[in-house]
Amino acid sequence: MEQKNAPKLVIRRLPVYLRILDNLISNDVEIVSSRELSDETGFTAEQIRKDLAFFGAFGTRGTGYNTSFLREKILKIIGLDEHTNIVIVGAGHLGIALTRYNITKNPYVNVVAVFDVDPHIIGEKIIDVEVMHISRLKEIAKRHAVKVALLTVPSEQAPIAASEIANSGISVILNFSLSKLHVPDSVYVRNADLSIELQSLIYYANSK
Amino acid sequence: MEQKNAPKLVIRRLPVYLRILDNLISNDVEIVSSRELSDETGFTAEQIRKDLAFFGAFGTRGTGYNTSFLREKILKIIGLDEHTNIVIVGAGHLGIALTRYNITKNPYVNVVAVFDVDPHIIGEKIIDVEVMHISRLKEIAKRHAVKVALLTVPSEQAPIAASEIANSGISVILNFSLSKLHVPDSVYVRNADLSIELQSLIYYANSK
DNA sequence: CTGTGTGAAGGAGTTCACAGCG
DNA sequence: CGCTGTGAACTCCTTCACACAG
Repeated sequence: MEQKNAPKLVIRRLPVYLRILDNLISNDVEIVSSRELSDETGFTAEQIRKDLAFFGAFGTRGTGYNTSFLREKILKIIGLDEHTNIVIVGAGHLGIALTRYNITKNPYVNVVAVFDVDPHIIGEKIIDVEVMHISRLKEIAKRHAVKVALLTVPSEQAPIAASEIANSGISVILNFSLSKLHVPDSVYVRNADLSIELQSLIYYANSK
Repeated sequence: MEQKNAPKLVIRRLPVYLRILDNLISNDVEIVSSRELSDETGFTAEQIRKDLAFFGAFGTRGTGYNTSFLREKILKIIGLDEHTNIVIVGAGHLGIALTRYNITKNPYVNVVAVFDVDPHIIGEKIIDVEVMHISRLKEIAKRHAVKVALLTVPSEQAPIAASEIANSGISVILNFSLSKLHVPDSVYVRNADLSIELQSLIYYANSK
């Protein structure tokens, strides 16, 4: 399935297709064309066909794509076909929002636990996920083979939290803090800085 | 200053440079080289020079870039040199997190108000920003010349909220919900779907 | 005759190598 | 001599045009 390394931009679009397929399937739509996917996504139909064709021939000529079949294929490509265990480090508003969001809306990942240092919230539950002290991170990460951590602590605490994460064997961090994280090369960090998103958007708001 | 339309990817990197310059300036660093910016950002030094050179010659050969001068230039390019008024629609955990974050960490934007429909939270304050009923959106947007709205309501309510925003004269929406928003062409929508970010990341987590 | 799959062409963005200026 | 600024080469991605299968 996974051929030579796939184009990064294709990988970023696959979850968009997945989202739409989920919607179509829950509305009992069985077939979708690249043109319809184009209308939903804003990407061109050719691009969508190229993206999918990179991994194989998933469609039927003259007809379109079977929604359930395509969904299964995309799940397998991304690696969401078996549940991915994640943890969230930081039980502030953003951490809580992401926890609830992933529990209720993202069926492909499983939030194993939320970690913090504030004694007032340790032991609480976010829906059915327990908030634990950060000292238990390594134990939990090992037990549940956690691969990904979402880092939502205040920026000042991010470097310490990041080294705890790295030390727990987790290899991928999605960093919502402003800090640059210094971690071993074995850990892959992607920054998801929401104010950078907003600032780049303001450029376009002003050029109207 | 704003020449022909700038490459999108350059615009997305400018706020990253801005963040680093802010840090350097607060540490009284007056000069920075493209090599040092490269170390901080992970982008290549050539790329950084090209990005900046697109808008003009901001550096000094043999020396580097004056941090304050470069900061001013980037602010002007993005349009952050005068404060941008934004609103946040949806006072859930994500809305609160974004409000606090922008108030405390993003000095370039001004959160005018947060809107919701839940009577329990209307009238409350998030730091010093009032939560108001959505019916007041148009009035407030007009009064403060608001250009950008961050949409953080639950997905089911997003379409209605989006039309309220469009109707208030706001022309740019950063959409955190899962819904596809159907708004007039005059309104620019950018989706900031956090679970899509996470799902694409899982692809890389699995290819280790 | 419809809509996928795909080589070829085109365009956008990055890297290279070095000229140019302090 | 150091570091910026920049044409040229290159790589990556997108669009085009059409062959091909149902």
